[in-house]
Amino acid sequence: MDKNLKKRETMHRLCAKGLEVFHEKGYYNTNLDDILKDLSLSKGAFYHHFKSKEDYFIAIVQNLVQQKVYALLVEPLNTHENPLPVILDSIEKALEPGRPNEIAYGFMLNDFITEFSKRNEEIATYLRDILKVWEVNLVSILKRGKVDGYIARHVDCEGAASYIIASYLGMRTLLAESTNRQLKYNYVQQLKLYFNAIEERQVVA
Amino acid sequence: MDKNLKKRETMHRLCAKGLEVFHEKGYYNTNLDDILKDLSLSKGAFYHHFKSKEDYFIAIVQNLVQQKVYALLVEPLNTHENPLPVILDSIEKALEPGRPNEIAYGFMLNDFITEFSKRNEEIATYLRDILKVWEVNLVSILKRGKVDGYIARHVDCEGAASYIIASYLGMRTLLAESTNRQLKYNYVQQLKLYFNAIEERQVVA
DNA sequence: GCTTAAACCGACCCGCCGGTCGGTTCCATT
DNA sequence: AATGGAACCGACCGGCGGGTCGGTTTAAGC
Repeated sequence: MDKNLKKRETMHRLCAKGLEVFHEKGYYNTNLDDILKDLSLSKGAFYHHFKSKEDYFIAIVQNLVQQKVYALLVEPLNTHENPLPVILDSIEKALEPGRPNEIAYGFMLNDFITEFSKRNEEIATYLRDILKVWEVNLVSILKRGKVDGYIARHVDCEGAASYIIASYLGMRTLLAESTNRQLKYNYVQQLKLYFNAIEERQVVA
Repeated sequence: MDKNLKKRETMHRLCAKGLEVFHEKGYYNTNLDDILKDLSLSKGAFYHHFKSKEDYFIAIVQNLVQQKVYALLVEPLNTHENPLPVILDSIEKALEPGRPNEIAYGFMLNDFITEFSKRNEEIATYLRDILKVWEVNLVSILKRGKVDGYIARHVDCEGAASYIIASYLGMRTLLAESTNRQLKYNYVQQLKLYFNAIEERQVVA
């Protein structure tokens, strides 16, 4: 059963490198040869494992992007603490690439969604669904925060969730290629100010 | 001098239609024939007026996009009133297409910058410069607001400006193709809450 | 060690689209 | 009416890149 291992190994290498290159240069601006050359693989090898470039990308999204976004931005919300610091912390961590040159997974969503919105509605939907999961989890933790007396009663949780997501996505356009640490820091500071505005003044001890 | 008029007329028609189609389908996903067919013009006519597709797009950006963004988001800031309502109002107006199906000019910046960041750094720079002008004007009106006692002293004006821009740009990704009126309304509401957080509590009468 | 199928190779195909170019039409000027 | 140049036409070119396909290598099973 060494063959089976080889297959998984090759597909994994393809996906990892694909994510890297697609993220760096965009999907439509990347040609398969660029990736295959890097991995010393041939067209034949590629089409043995994937039906098409599109199929390949969907596999990458489902196996890598989705998992990482959930791990960084959704799972941390599964707690009963004060929601606002939890959200802030998850976003801060998501913005901070752990190892040097690691990819900020949240950011690539903005790029890919923008790219596919005009080109391929099917893939755009896959990507938007990932955001949607983040959104419903944000809404639900915010609502619980209201019940628990952490968040002001007047706050519209759906509105707040989209607003948080929007600002997070928009940062990508501003950061662009420059890994501007200052900008990231500023963003988190302003988000804190916004959180001040929606938190319950008299915390129910 | 009828020839001169004809030239301007044709170039104007090309730019207007180009903006419409590029915005709808993206620059790289639009081929010139799509545009030329709509206008009943030929390749020859096009290359008589523009050096290249790229040259054409730059003309569109400078003649249409830049002008509109400045008119909607920069010029309104040139006032001595309380900055926060002024900013809010300009953004609200910019989000609201006047005539039905008119383009929200701010939004296209996010799309175009994302598209060109990975493909053509020269054009990306043109586009980012437009944002930059908005940013410096935001910073300056915020700083004046601080002096005039409208904005809390602790506020980082540069940070606030990028944060406002980020949230505005990020909305595009969420709105995508659906002209979701509710989402726009929610966004403005949350922006108001953020503005509450940065305004001076004791307004100097 | 032979068979068989999976894994892989790489030359080739072909549609798409930006750009070219030799020509035609229109119109201001004389 | 003749001229010349601007505006425009549209068939064609050529590179690029996704996808194909016949062939070769590798290794599991017997």
